[in-house]
Amino acid sequence: MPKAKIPEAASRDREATTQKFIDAAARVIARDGAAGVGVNAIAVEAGADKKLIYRYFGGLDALLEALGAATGVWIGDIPAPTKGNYGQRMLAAFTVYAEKLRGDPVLQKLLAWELAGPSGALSRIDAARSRQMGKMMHVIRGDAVPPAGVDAPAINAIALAALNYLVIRSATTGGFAGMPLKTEADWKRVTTALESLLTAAYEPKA
Amino acid sequence: MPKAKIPEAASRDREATTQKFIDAAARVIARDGAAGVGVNAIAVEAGADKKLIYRYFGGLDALLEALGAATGVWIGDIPAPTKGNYGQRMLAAFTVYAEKLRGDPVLQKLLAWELAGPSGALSRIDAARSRQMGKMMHVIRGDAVPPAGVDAPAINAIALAALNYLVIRSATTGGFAGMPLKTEADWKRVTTALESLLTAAYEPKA
DNA sequence: TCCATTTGTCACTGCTTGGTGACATACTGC
DNA sequence: GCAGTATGTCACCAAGCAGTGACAAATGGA
Repeated sequence: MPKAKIPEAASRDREATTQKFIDAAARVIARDGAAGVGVNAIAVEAGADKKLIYRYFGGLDALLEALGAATGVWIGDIPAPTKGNYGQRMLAAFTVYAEKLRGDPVLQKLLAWELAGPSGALSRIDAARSRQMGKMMHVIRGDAVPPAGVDAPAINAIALAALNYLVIRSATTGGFAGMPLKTEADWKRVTTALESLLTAAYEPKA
Repeated sequence: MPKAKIPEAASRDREATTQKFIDAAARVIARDGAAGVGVNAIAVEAGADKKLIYRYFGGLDALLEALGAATGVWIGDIPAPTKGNYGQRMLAAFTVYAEKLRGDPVLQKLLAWELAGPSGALSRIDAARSRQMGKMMHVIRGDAVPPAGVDAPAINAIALAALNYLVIRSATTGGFAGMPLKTEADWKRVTTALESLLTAAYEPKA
């Protein structure tokens, strides 16, 4: 009769273990939301000892920071359109952004988490994401310029804010303000409405 | 020498005590955010015994539900405009809504909290708020109708979503996507941009 | 006046949490 | 071979948590 306790070899590979923690953190967040996050839960999910979180990352904050750094919409994810005027390029980028965000539950949770309050590690990640977003806008914009008299930063902020909020609500409530947000058709309505808003706002003055 | 321990009479008034708990919960949420919420913290803040939370409310969830029911933007808070077309009325209502939301940190925290995930009590409150919002839209709308071919629910959802998100971000980050959201002038930019978006989208087709 | 009920207080349990020290085991250079 | 170090395991601590039972004090009705 062999021993019942099988230590299962225990990979003994620092790099792989750190990655296991990051993946586990993502799973925990995706499953239990921000509330369930903690060293104990993540260690159990990773199948490793929580002590290693402190040894390899320095603490939970740094682990979450690593997760945040690996999660997001980055330059390259969104192909920079080279055709069309300013409004059309922005709209194209926003559509792709919404698509990607909609398929990434972990990113959604992180986004929602950041809204709950400034929590050390997350806010640094958020700052990084903000900078990245700014760069992206710059790349997407290219040589196109918004029509005169239009407050492009404000309008873009409104569009992105609406997308962020609606995607999160879609995941939690499945709708917002009487607008259902479940099916693909629902989202088609949203993007169509956004398109009509942006094209109207960004069309050159007659 | 009188006793150092002054029991301070202890009001012995159930109604007043329950109210003390609700107020204390609001203060805790406003101060520490969702993370700091708990029976112990609220009881200390209220200056009453946590046991009474269980006796009078049945538990923390019910207390938060009572708080949520008392916190929100309700019919009557927003004067129903009687002039103007559909788009103008909506815009007027949204502006008032944003103003009120911006001045209510507790409501902001509850809003952000609801985004973090379905958490029992809060979600029921959220449902109530949703219904209320629908009613409000109906009252505001009055006899005005949106122009044909315009998906009003989608557009209104986008506008409200953007406002919710930007107000929350204003409180936590002080800005979003390169758009500062601190001063009154910043918000003027937002409302102006929203106005241009909505009037363009809702103006009758030529 | 006496008794039942309500309101408030306190001490306590059992549990989970973040965090650490002590140890076992495997790897690596000499 | 041997020593030193990196990796992983475990037991444990102090602190905070939600929740409860037992009790004291005030209230109000008979």
